[in-house]
Amino acid sequence: MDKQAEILASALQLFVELGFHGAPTSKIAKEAGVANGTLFHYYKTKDELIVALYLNIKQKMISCSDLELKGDETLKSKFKSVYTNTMHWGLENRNEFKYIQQFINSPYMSLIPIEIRQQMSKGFVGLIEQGIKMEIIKPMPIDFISVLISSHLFGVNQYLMNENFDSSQQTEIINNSFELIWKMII
Amino acid sequence: MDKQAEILASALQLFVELGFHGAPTSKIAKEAGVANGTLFHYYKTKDELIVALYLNIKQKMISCSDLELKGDETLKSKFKSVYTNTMHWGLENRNEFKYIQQFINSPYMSLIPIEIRQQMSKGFVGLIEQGIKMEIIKPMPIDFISVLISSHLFGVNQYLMNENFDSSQQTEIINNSFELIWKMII
DNA sequence: ATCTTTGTAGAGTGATCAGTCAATCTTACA
DNA sequence: TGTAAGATTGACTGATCACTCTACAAAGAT
Repeated sequence: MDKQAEILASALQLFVELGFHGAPTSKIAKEAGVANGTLFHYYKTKDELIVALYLNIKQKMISCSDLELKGDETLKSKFKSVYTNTMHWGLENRNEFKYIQQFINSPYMSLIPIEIRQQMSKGFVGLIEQGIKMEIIKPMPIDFISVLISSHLFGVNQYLMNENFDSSQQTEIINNSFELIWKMII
Repeated sequence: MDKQAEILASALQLFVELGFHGAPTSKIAKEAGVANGTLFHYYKTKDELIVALYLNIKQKMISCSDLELKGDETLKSKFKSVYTNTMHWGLENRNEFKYIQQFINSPYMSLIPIEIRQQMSKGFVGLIEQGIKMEIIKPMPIDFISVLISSHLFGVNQYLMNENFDSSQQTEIINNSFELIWKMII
C-alpha cells in the first residue's frame, strides 16, 4: 500500500471508531505511518479527506455489486446478484459499510453534488427501469423503488452484523430476505 | 421554554446543520441565549449533551407513536397506527428525525446501554410477539422483523422528505407503503 | 432574617487541532 | 549527470474549543 492508501485506511478505521469529531488528522497520519504534512499533501483539508474516503469506498462497493452481470440472466437473477453481492461485500467490509452509513446520515452528504449521486446510482436505476418496462416490477416511481430496496438491504445487513451467524445461516437469511423484497416490488 | 429546553433546541438545530464536529458548545449556548457556563451546568460534557438530546427526542418519538392505541383494534390497525403516527411525526419534526438517524449511525450510539435500547423498543417488540403468537405474523426472529419494519419506515420517510408531495399525496404513499411492509411480514 | 441550594453569568485557561512552511529526499527523464 | 517536479518530513502557529472558576442572583427552607 502506498502512503495515500495508508492514509485512507487509517482514516476509515478512526472515523468509524471515534467519529469525524473524535479523529484528529494528527492521529490519522500517525496511524498511517506518515508525517502530518503528507496527509495535507494529498488532501487539502480534513473535509476533503472525509469526502474522498466516501467516494473511494462507494466506488468499490458499486464495482463489486456489478460483478459478473451476464446478459443472459433473467432480470430477477440480475437483481439478486446485485443484492447478494452488495450484502456479502458489506459483511466482509464492515468498517466500509459503517462508514458509508455514518457519512450519508451526516451533513457531509450534502457536499456530494447531485450529478455525482445520480452517476453512482445509474446502473441500479437502469435495472429498475428495465424491470418496469418489461412489466415485471410494479409501475412505481424509480426513486421510491430504489429507496425501498436499499433501506431493506441496509437494514438486513445491520441485523446480520449484530447477530453472529455462521456463513451458511447468513446465506440463507440473505436469500430469504431477497425473496421478501422482490415480492414487494413485483 | 426554559433555558434547558432552549439549549436542547439549539443543539438540535446546529448538530443537524453542522454535524457534531462543526457545532461548538459556545455557538450552541449563544444561539440558545444562555451563557457558556449554563450549558455545562446542565450537561457536564458535550458528549453528555449529545446523548441526552438523543434520548429526549427518541422519547418524544415513542410516546407519539403510542398515541390512541385502543384495545379493541385489530392487530393490523395497531401496527398501522404506530407506522403512520411515527411517519407523520417524522415529517413534522424533520430535524428531530434527521438527528436520530445521524446519532444511531455514529459511534455515539455505542454509548447507549443495551438495557435502555431494549426498554425503548419494548412496546414495539411486544406488538410483534403478539402478532406471532396469534399466527398473523410469520414466525421470524423478532429482531429481524423489527429491523425490516424500521428500516422500511426510515427509507420511506427519507423518500417523502426528498420529494415534496402535498399532504394528501403523502398520506396515500404512507398508506400504500404500509400495505407493502405488512404483506412482507404476514 | 439567615442559610442552603440551585441557576446564571462570562471572563479565563490549557490543551488541542487543522493547516503551513521551509527544508530535504526521491524519482524520472533529458 | 543534472535538473526539475513531486513526495515527505516534522516543527511550528494561530485559532478554536471544551471546560473551569468565581461571583452573584433567585428561591425556598428553617
